Amino acid sequence: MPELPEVEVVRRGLVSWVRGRTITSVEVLDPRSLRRHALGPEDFAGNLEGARVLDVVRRGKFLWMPLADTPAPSGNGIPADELADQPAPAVALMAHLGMSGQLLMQDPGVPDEKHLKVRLRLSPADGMPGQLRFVDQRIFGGLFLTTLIPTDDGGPGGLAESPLPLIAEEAAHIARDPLDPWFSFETFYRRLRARKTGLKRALLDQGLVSGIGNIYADEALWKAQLHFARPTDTLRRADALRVLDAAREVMADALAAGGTSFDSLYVNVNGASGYFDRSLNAYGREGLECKRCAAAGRVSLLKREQFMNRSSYTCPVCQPRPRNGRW
DNA sequence: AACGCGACCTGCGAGC
DNA sequence: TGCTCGCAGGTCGCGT
Repeated sequence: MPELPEVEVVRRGLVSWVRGRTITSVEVLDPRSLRRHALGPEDFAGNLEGARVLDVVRRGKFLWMPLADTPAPSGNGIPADELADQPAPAVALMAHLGMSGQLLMQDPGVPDEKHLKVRLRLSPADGMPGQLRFVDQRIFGGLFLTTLIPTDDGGPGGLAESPLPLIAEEAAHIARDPLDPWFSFETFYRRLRARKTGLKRALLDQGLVSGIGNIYADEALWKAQLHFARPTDTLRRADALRVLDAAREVMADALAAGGTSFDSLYVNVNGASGYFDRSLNAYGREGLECKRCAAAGRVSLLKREQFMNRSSYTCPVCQPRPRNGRW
């Protein structure tokens, strides 16, 4: 489940099921899902078994679970003496869902999913499923252990139940997302103007603003009536604010709808799909009428074009292609 | 710094 | 029926 709203749906589900529970055993069915854990599956499992999940934190599309009681807090190749100076909790289980990753809570009796990659058994809890499963068809996502380091702005590392000014090391290069109260539009706008690139590329750059992927980039651009190739270095403040607000609104609406899913690949921790796909105005609507144009009494059909080697959907009438760098 | 491209993967539907 | 092709919500790292 890739973009911010889908990942947040997973985070919220996860919090209610795993917070405070202990990981009793780890089963790695496909080591490729641990590609980013440099020390390998044995180290991964050895460090997780016996650990207690303190929280579930999200920044952009990254999710992590700060841990207590890790038997040998080695992190991901970080020497133990370096960790000794860190405030506890210093170790976290990191997850990125990539294109097709799922985190599912399941009872032990439920047959393994076809693409089950990692199984975490959890300490028993009343009425709660006993397993947290990582399922991933395309294996672009993965799990790994990481260390927590202080944030550079003193704010919380991400959205959490008990926010701490710590961030998973591998997520530290990611900017805050538009739904984060600590997100700074001023910083975003200053850095945006300093770039010489197309607006959509900037929106997809997780180092500039995180959480936005191909769907919500197109939706935000449609809503703000801006073209994906609009140069960033001449973008007016009002335009930047409009597209950022649009991204915020569309992602908040998607979150309220449980996320966007076109198929069973994108589900919450209980396996249920969101329904925001019915509210999409641009993404996937090639050849269909632009709803805004229709409301204004004119007919315009959305078109699909390649941009950055992926599909982009625009209305040729209300999102005109820039001509000379200003428009 | 920016950009294009390939790599990493599996599966689905369309078209022949 | 089976084959190939293009496509899919993401990120990383390499060249130029």
